[in-house]
Parts: sequence; structure tokens; C-alpha cells
Amino acid sequence: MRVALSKSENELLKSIYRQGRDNGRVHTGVLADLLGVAPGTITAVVKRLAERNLLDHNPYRGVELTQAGRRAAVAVMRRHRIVERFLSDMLGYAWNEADRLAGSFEHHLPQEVEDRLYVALDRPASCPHGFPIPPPDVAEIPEMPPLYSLEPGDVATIAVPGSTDASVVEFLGAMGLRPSVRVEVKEKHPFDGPLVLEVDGHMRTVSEKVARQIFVKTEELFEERI
Amino acid sequence: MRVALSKSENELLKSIYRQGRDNGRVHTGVLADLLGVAPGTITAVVKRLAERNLLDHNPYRGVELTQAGRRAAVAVMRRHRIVERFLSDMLGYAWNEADRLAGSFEHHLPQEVEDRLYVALDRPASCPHGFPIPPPDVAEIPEMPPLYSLEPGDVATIAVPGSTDASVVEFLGAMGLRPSVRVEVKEKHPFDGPLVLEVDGHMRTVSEKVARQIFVKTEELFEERI
DNA sequence: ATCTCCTTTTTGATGGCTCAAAACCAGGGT
DNA sequence: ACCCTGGTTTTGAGCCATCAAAAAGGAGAT
Ligand SMILES: [Mn+2]
Ligand SMILES: [Mn+2]
Ligand SMILES: [Mn+2]
Ligand SMILES: [Mn+2]
Repeated sequence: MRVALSKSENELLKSIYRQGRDNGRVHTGVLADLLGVAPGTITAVVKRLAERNLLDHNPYRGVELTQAGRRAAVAVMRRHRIVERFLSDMLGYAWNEADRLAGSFEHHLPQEVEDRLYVALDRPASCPHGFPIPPPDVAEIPEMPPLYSLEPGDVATIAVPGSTDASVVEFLGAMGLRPSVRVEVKEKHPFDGPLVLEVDGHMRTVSEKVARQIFVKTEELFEERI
Repeated sequence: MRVALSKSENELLKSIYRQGRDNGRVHTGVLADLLGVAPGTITAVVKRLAERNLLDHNPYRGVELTQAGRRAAVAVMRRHRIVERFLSDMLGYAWNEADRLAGSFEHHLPQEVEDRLYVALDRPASCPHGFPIPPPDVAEIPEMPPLYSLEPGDVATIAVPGSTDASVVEFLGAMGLRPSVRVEVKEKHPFDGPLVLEVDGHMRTVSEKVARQIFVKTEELFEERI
């Protein structure tokens, strides 16, 4: 990995990593949709990344990150989350704005500065959304299951989606579903019904749709990081 | 000025601004040397900037910034100095490292973040080197004469060069010539001889060569900013 | 008025980023 | 087995950044 990866290469790695966690193989089409660019653009970037052995490209049937590719992708996510933390902790941005603003300039931050920033921020364990900041040089980030996958009795810590519009933010705020908040599942209604949660001493009901877009750190995972 | 200027365009504007303060017209050759690129590269960038009416290009005889060009150049310098302040105040970098590290990622910082950073840094009046941070949208920065232009009896505030190697930093430190330090010129030896200064209660002698690379904010300029 | 030399611009390449449209192919349907 | 079709890759194009080398121009010297 001689010369630094470009912005598009970084963003593509990130998307493939996220998309490929369960699937394994990821199709270029979904990446084009995800990143909002033309299909041919993805193919071009994929070729460069394959050249660098960060992924395997099976023409017409998808791509898959190599070990080195996963490491690079996780490094991008780490950097993104550190920059978000900077934006929220030092500049006072709300968590829904941090993601948007980190987006572009994170890719031009020298590694050296990233490292100092991490220390200056007091080695934060998670980004403003509640997602973990991985250690440097690892190839995996612990899986965060959706809130909806929990069962009654389960206790977990909330992580909310990165870029969200104001109305969603307001709704989540009203429910007390802020990053890093502890929740306990009280009831789960059948047939994709809503979830009843205890949040901060209050009983809250959230639809299946919402509960699929919120992610959680379960007790076991929580213990692991102590 | 629809779309944002690129890194090379920004750096070129900055160089032309500095070079053209007295000269007026700046030759592409000196810009090529200054930025360490091939002459043809400058011509290419110059053409784009001329297209945007940020400068006038007189083929074969030089370029000159327009009013809009000077405003853009000063904006670049403002941003650079704010980022330097961030690196020194928030991340603890020494002033000779701040310039180097600001260099690349400053050009990708969203305006919005620059503004917040400025506020978070408590609206600093100068960069870590002692150069003033201009207000937004002005087309000029007050001229900082070299220390060597002062006469015995003059009092001024020091600004030190941005990127300097460790030995120079060490020497200046030993002389007490740190950014924002007050000095009084005691003697000026004839025939380009050295300068004798009072710095922090100590008498210091600096060569003409050094005194030409250090810049000062004189009393009048100092009063202006109060 | 010419010539010569040094500087500047132009040209031709390469590589990144991106798009629209054309060519291509894998897998499902017939 | 064959064909369709929709997704994928290629192609052709434009913009930015940059270089080396060729062409062009300015300005002083003859
Ligand atoms: Mn990004
Ligand atoms: Mn985040
Ligand atoms: Mn710069
Ligand atoms: Mn500075």
C-alpha cells in the first residue's frame, strides 16, 4: 500500500465492508446506488483496488475484500469516527451533522494528525452515534445487530444512524433514544409488530421499521470492551 | 465563483498574492520555483484562474490578481492560519510543525467548519507564527515589514517564518525570538551589519540575514488592531 | 534590423474521477 | 439448448494535476 488511497477508493472500501459483512460478495450495482455514482465509475475504482490486492473482483458477479482490504476499510471507519468525535466534542456539532461534515475532509487528514486528535479527544471508545472506534490495524469491527433483533429481557446500548434528517432526529430524541443510552426490551409484538422498550425509566414503543435502523451493543459485546 | 477552488488553485493564489505585494506583476517562472512544479503546470492553472477572473494574465510577461483574486487569496491565508492555530492550540503541535501539517488538509475543510473552528479557538488574532488572521472577505492583509527595516528606538512584535527546520527554531528560541514577543531595536550597525535588540530584558544580537527573515508588527499597526 | 538566449506557452502523455451510452454476458425463462 | 433481459463492463469524453520536451515569443546584444 505505497501511496495513500484516494477519497473514492476509501469510500468504496467502506461501502464494500459494510455491505459484505453477511453477503460476502457485493455487486457493483448496489455500490453504485449506495455511493450515488454511475455503474462504470465503480468498475473503474474497483479495478484500481483489485490492482492493489485490496479486493478480489469476479467480473459480472461481484467483489470481495481481501484481508488487507478489510484492514484498510476499518481504518477508514476509525478515521471517520474520530473526526466525528472532533466535530461534536470540540466544535459542538450535533451527532446528525457530524457525519455529514466529516464526509469529505476526513480523507485528507494526515495519519499523524489523526493520531494526535485521538489522544487530544482522550481516546474515545465510540463515535457520537454510539458506534465503536476500533483499535488501529484491525480487520474487523464487532457486529452491531439491529435493535429489532433483540428479545424481551435483553438489555443493550443504543447506536443511532449517522446521517439522518431533522425529523428523525427529533423523533428519536423524544423517545430518549440517544447514542449510548441503555435500553431494555419489554415486549416484542408478533408479526413484525412494534417493540416496547424501557428507556431511562420510561416505557417507549417503536415501530419495527425504526427498530431495524437502530443498532445496539448487547451485554456480551459490552462486557468485552471493559 | 461557483464551485470551490482546488488545492493548486488556492496555493497559486497565495503565492501570487505574496509575491505581487510590491512587484505587482508576477512571472510564472518564479511561481513554478516557489511551488516546485514544472513551468507548464503554472500556465495551466493560471489559465483556469484567469477564466474565473481571479487574475489577469499577460502572456509572456506575468500575472496580476484582480480584486476578487486578492480576496480569494486572503481567504486562503485566513484558513491556513486558523488551521495552524487548531494544530497548535488543540493538538499541541509546535509552531514550526503546524505550517507543514496544515499544508494539505486545509484545502478540504468546509467553510462551515472553518467558521466554527475559529469560534472554538476563541477568535484568535494571529497564527502560531505571529501573523495576523484577517477578517473574512477582505482583500488585503496589513504589510509586515522585516525586522531589519526597523531603526534604533523602534518597538515591535515578532512574527517568525512558517516552515523552518529544527536548527533555526532552536536558534530563534535561544534568542527569545518567539512569536508575539515584544522587541526594541537598540543598535543597527552600518553596512548591513547586525541588529542589537532588547528581548525580554536581554540584549540580543542577530545578523542581517536573520533579521530579514523575521517580520514585525510595528507600534502603529499594533495600535490599529486594538 | 537581426539574432540569440532565456523564459513562457503549447503539445502530448499519464493517471485520477466521473458520466453517458454502447457493448457485453450470466442466469432465468421458454 | 436458446434467447432475453437486466446488470456489468467498456468506450469515448471532459476536467484536474502534472511532467517532459517541443514550439514560440520577448528583450537585450550585435
Ligand atoms: Mn467520507
Ligand atoms: Mn458516527
Ligand atoms: Mn496549503
Ligand atoms: Mn502561520
